[in-house]
Amino acid sequence: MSSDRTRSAILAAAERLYADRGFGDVTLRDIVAEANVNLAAVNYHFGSKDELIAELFVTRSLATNRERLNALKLAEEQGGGRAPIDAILHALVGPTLRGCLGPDREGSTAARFMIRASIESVPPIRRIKNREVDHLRKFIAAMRRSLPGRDDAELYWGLHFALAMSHHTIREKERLMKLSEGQCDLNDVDAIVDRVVSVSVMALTAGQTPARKASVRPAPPHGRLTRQDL
Amino acid sequence: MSSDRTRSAILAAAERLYADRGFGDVTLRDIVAEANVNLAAVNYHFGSKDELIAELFVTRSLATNRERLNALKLAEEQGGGRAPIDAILHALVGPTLRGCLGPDREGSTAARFMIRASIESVPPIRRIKNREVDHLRKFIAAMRRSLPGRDDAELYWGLHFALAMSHHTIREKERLMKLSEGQCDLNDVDAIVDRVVSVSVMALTAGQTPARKASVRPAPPHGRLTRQDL
DNA sequence: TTGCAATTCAAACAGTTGTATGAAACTATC
DNA sequence: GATAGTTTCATACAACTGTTTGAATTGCAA
Repeated sequence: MSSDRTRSAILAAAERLYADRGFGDVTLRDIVAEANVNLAAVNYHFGSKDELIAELFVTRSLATNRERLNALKLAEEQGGGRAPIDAILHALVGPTLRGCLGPDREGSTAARFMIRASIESVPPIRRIKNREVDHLRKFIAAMRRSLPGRDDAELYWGLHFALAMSHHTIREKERLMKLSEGQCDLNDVDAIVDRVVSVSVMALTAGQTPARKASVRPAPPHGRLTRQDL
Repeated sequence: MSSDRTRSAILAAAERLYADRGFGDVTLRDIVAEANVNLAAVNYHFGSKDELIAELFVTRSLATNRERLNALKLAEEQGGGRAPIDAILHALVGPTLRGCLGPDREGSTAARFMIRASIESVPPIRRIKNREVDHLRKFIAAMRRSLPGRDDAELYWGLHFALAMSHHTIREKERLMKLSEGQCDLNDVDAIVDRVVSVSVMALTAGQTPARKASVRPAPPHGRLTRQDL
């Protein structure tokens, strides 16, 4: 069908333009010009501008969520149903950070689009993000299995802070580079992931006795950086 | 002058409407209707819509920055020119968190406006935020004095994460409450500040030997919560 | 009171936006 | 090759936006 060509041309052009210039000042006319299609094609294929944006965002975030859950599942299988806390946090923040940062991703339209979506927060995207709670609950459940002694509130705060650090790093990437005058290496994504995870683990395990801590979080797997390695 | 009455009526109405409904769907006509003034008054008194928004935001964030610097100065004076790291972080995140969260602030227009400004990120506000770097450098300098052994990059990351946690808590307050089903107490602002500070301190002092750690951060002042207290 | 400046006002302007329309072009099936 | 269904197209629409204009009004000083 020729219809698919138009549809995907619109999607590609829209993602590119939104990534470059933000949602605020990209109009449907900009998009159809970039895609070399007719203005009416957007409403024909997507119904409305908001539904176009929603489709773009859903596609990308479904991919991230899938990646997250796969990593979580793998970690739990390896741990016999009880994944180490740092592996859980890795599964949570790794895909997002790897998707949005890193030198090779500099030219990636998808990555820059997701950064925009994280910064600007336009209505159709906000609506989708609000449904993300169920997804996060799966990580809370895994954390509960991993740290059975902790209060639930502590787990929520730990997950909250992990997301805070990763999202804020994506969102304020430029400012951190400017502030630190290049001393913070924003290209070494693995190091950033490890850093976020290790701080989150500290937040989650603070106040536990070392003995208990050791029993709950037996050993750092996959050679990930932990507090002792810093 | 009657001109001041109009000016401040516009400011008050704008802040209220932006706080309630966001920048996205509040027009100048909404504002002048709420303020009971003529449409042209906005451009007469402020020049443009963006300058109105900028004035609102500058006023509020200048107040926060003043509060921050006062707290920092006080902490450094008390420490003889070298403030304890947790006092520095308190000075950094305390004013923002106290300004935007808390039960008594629920009805505060200013607080809700600043939350909006944190969530939506509209051009005039973004421009102002980008000039905030100089302000943050003062905190980096204080942190360098407080933790003379640490790499600068570590200090930048620590400050970055502290801001990440406080801003994300403000921004995602509702979602955290929904996710945790009320188990995270978003009304106890002091506890939140302490929590953010203590995690930031852990991030900044991780990897240091306990001996060194103790010498650098001698004692928890003002009865603030530290890691051991959690 | 007179005069002058500052302020307010109703009205219009100029531009942009997302969406709808109905005819035209295309595609595939019979 | 006629037909039915899908897709494209140029164009118009209707609404809304921030801003400007020029006259009316107000407040204050001389």
